[in-house]
Amino acid sequence: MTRENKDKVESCACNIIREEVVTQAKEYMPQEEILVDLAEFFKIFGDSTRIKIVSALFTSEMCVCDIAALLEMNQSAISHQLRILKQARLVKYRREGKVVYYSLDDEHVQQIIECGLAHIKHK
Amino acid sequence: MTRENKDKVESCACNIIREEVVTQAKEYMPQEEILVDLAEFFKIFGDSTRIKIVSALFTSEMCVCDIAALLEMNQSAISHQLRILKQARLVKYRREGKVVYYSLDDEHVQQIIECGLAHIKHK
DNA sequence: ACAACATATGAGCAACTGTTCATATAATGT
DNA sequence: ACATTATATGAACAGTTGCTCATATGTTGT
Repeated sequence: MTRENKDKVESCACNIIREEVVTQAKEYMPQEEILVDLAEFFKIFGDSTRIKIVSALFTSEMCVCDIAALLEMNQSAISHQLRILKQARLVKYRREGKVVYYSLDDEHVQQIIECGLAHIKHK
Repeated sequence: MTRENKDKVESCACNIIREEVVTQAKEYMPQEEILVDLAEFFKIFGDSTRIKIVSALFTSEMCVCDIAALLEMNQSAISHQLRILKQARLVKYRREGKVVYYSLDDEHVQQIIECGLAHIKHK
């Protein structure tokens, strides 16, 4: 028995098997907050409605009604999702009278989508 | 009034404002199934525990216990998440006696994480 | 001021998700 | 065979999510 129980982390019932690997990983990992933000960011893309909206906006800016028609969903659902995309700063909007046009607001979005597509098509 | 009601899509109460934009987007968008798969793929990264696991595995392969200790979570939670990552083919494992070592199983993972990090740090 | 229309938003609900707990499975050493 | 240890897994539960419905807000034309 090479390790005492006092060394194990409270919330895990197991003993650490290779401590140097754990401490090394702890050192090199981005800090907690960044990883939480990162998950929060990917969560935005983790819904097919939002992916479709973003995907549609690659072609052109569009108003809420047009997106709703395109995706065959009701206006309210689209509006709710656009709010989430707006809060995440992935889309921006401009008002023209009664109509609100949405468009992409991030140079990384296309890159990330394509990155994801590369994975999908590969496996 | 330029458009008849019969042209509007059933599930949207609004009229289509710019039909050519809608049909063009419909044409250029990846097909439904691919976008659904893509959302499914990003959903995997949309959880901080899974992001942390993946991030930890960048440094080295690790066993379940070590990951649990590193993240200060219990073994069961990690095991459940590893199953999801395994099913998504993002991690692979090898058994060595009682211990199961997990490691990354996709060349795109690092690229996607870094893509996300670029966005996080920029805004 | 009012009707018409595009969009936004709160409440409610059904479905989904992530964790915990208890327990099962698998491998090892005695 | 049995105890020990590492991992996996099913059930249960709380929290979250995405949609719908009803309604509010904002803009335009009359």
